[in-house]
Amino acid sequence: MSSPIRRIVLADDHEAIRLGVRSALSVHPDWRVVGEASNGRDALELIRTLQPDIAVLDYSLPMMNGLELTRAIKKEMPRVEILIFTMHDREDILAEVLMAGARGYLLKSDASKHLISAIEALAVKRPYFSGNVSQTLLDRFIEMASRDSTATALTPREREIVQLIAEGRLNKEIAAILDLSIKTVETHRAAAMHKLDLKSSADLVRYAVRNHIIEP
Amino acid sequence: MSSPIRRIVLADDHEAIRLGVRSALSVHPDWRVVGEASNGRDALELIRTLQPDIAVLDYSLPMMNGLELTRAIKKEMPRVEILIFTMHDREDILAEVLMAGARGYLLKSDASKHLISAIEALAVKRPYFSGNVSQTLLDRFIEMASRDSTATALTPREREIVQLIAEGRLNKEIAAILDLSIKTVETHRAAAMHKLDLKSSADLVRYAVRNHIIEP
DNA sequence: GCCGCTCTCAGGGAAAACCCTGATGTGCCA
DNA sequence: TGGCACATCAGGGTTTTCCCTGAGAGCGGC
Repeated sequence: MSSPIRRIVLADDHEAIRLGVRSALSVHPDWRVVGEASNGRDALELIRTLQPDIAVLDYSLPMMNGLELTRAIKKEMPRVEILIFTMHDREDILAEVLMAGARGYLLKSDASKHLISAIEALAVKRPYFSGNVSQTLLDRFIEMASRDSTATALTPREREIVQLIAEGRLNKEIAAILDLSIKTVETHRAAAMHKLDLKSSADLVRYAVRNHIIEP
Repeated sequence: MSSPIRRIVLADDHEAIRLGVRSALSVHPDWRVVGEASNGRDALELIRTLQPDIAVLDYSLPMMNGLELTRAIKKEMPRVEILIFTMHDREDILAEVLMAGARGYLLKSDASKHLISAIEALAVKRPYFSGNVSQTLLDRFIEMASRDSTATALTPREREIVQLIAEGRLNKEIAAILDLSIKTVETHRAAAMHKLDLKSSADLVRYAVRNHIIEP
């Protein structure tokens, strides 16, 4: 009983992580790590060129994060199976990436124990989740998240303004940067804070940090 | 020309990283990874027991971070050479760990290229720094950092108030919580922001997150 | 005992954020 | 073609922050 060759691309900004994954995967005779990238943009290019079976993507990639990258890959090449490899054990991220089309979610802390199982699952088009994240949770998440995704999601303009606020800009500065009236900036700010149920600008900054809109 | 055996302990909360480091070190015949820990407390215990020549420590360890761990190790066992292994390319962290007694500072992104050189350097009691961090910088940092370590450090009261601000409290609320006048709160806030050269409360929140005064 | 640091508080004014309502234009899509 | 989400802007008022100076009390070190 022989399994077909699986071609794998890795994307992670830390060499040490790629080294670890590569060495863990080397135990399997039919798996080939055919390419590595350290940022999302390169990863997309590489995947276009190599057309691998499986892509193992860090969530927090530079240039283009794992989420955006997943969307881009699934849009162009739905055949490619995606395993998100992250240190964040977070439901919001999980929901996002699953809705974007990833079929696996592996915590870095579980890597050496479950990386092999995760790749095996993806190779036969089955989902795989780290630890306590089960299939039933998956269904609930997708349902929940799609139900109120528009309710909680910021519009692009709101997101842009949230970012500038979190970077410490004044409404006046933001108005100048985006060539808007201060009143407009205030409106977007208020709308965003209301949507997200944030009570202070400090809350807003922490939200921006948590959701990788800015770096702390 | 034979070099003596070097006994090494690794501490990192990610298995994937430990795996990577271990495999990178395995190329050297005289190096033995004699122990691994995934948190600071276990690491200290392990180092007490094993008395290795070199400890490779992640900066962001659970239980006891790389900085505290370095201080503890150097206090009890100054003979143990310490390499801080981190993904943060940050001067403040560098200064802290060097003052605590670490002799090496290696970025995870440089791991596969320079890990060997770093261990070699530490084995002969020479400092090692990733990338652009040189010996001259080291001297400047230690001098600088020790010169104005009290100047940039917040007083306990200032720190307490910074925390409350970063948690999204209004001056009025803080005054109520700490049973102070609003004016006093304003004074501490202004003093802290001036000391840290922060220009907006958003900067202050990001500072608090970066320095683990609050969680994002 | 004096010096320096910390913590406390105040006045007063300028600037900014916050909060509310209301309104217009644009583009999408059922 | 009417509804709907989105983006834009305004008036007008309240609250809060920001910024400055000044000052007294306590406390530990030299």
